[in-house]
Amino acid sequence: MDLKLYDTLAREKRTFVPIDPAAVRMYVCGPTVYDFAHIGNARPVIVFDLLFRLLRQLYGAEHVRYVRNITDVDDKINARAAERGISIRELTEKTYGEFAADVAALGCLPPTVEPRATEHIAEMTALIEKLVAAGHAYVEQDHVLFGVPSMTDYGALSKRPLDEMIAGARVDVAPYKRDPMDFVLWKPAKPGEPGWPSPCGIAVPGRPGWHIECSAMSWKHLGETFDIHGGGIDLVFPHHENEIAQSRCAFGAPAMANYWMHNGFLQVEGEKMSKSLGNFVTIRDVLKDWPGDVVRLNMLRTHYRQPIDWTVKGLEESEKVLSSFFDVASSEAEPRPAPAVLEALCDDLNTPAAIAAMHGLKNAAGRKALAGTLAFFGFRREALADWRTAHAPAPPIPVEEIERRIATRIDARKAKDWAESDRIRDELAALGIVLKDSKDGTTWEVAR
RNA sequence: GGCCACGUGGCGGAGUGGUUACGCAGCGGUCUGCAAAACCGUAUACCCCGGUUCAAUUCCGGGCGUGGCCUCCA
Repeated sequence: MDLKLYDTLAREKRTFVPIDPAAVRMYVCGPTVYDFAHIGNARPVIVFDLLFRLLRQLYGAEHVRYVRNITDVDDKINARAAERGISIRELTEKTYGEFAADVAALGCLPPTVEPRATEHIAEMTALIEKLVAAGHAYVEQDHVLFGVPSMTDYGALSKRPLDEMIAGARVDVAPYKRDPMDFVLWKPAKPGEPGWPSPCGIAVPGRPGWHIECSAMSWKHLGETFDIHGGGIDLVFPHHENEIAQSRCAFGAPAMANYWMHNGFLQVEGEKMSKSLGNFVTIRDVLKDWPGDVVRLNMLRTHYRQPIDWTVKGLEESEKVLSSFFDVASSEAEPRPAPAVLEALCDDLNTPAAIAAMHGLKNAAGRKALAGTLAFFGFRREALADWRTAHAPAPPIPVEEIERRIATRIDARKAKDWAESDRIRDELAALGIVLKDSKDGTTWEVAR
């Protein structure tokens, strides 16, 4: 079955052909570890986890290499560490641990490699030396800058013609830039900032610019050209554009990655998420109220390139849908997802269509296929059940009292005293306890 | 201001140049002492204005609305 992926560079869906089917390679921009990740950060993590799973299904688990970096050198990190009076390393390690736990709760597999920027300084400086040697970068006032005009087709990914950008540049241009569009590859470390020996004969210690780390780490772990590069749509410009410039110019390669994939943005209850609006939602906040698998399904109910509005109503619906799946899925699962689901996912990761196909499996004939599909998606029955147990609301009166009243009601029903039976049921309902009569007896649960 | 997306039934959300998406809610039914749950069935849609076409929600142009980028934010 052909896999089709929407390529931002080509602006169309293209049939996926890996460079080497025995070693499919994907790079996704990961978190800057200075604070809890928010729900918007969770979108690419979940989306590309699903793509990772799909690629493993199509090419074999041992034939897919997924790299997601950890940015542990950054202005925000420095500022936060100083603010809390802890070391940078302490902050980044703690934050990474929190991120890893959040992501695991969302049902995501660990990537094959999670490289840290600070452990790839040597690759970065090597890349910078290459760029200077090739005439694509220059040294000025202890900075190394990438000379954008040296790359004739700069701007292809974001479809920004060079001349228009220069005309539109309104910000103050740093004095060490030869061209307003030039961007920093390396800069001197200020006192108190982390620094490393600089490249290109610069005497003072320095630190990398933002974009160079991804070029360095993808090179180290995936090679000069690889298959898929992913991230949020907001990274198209300038981050990915600059990554392309660095990598292609350093290696003289026609492409950095053959497929560029970008997930759409997320809003919260119809509004842009921001700290000033007070609707800034961390993954951790959401996991307090909802099982990770519900959060995962809620994210996947919308196609990854569409904007998504994150709402409580949506989460409620997702919980109902996921529960309905597990209610009918058999405990014995097929080892692979259902063909109709796979077909939907192969069409540029069409998760809404895949979920629709899963609804079609909610019958006796589809129970094993549904179980296999849920497992493929990363949904875990036990995780959902465990969360429910841990978060079950406590009944307002003792369990023995509830059971005593139910016993009384059963006697009343045996005597066909419906008035008394309904009175007891109504009383419990008023306390938030819902009764269900079946042939096997009466069960109860606390309404959410 | 420049560039780029998106606008589908009460809600969420796919897709398509002419024929059912799917789900949630609602409604009707089966079951039940009556309910709940479960199961079966079911109405409602394609932002506005032009154009292309035998035919447009689907293609093209314009408008309006929402969002993103252009300021190291997924």
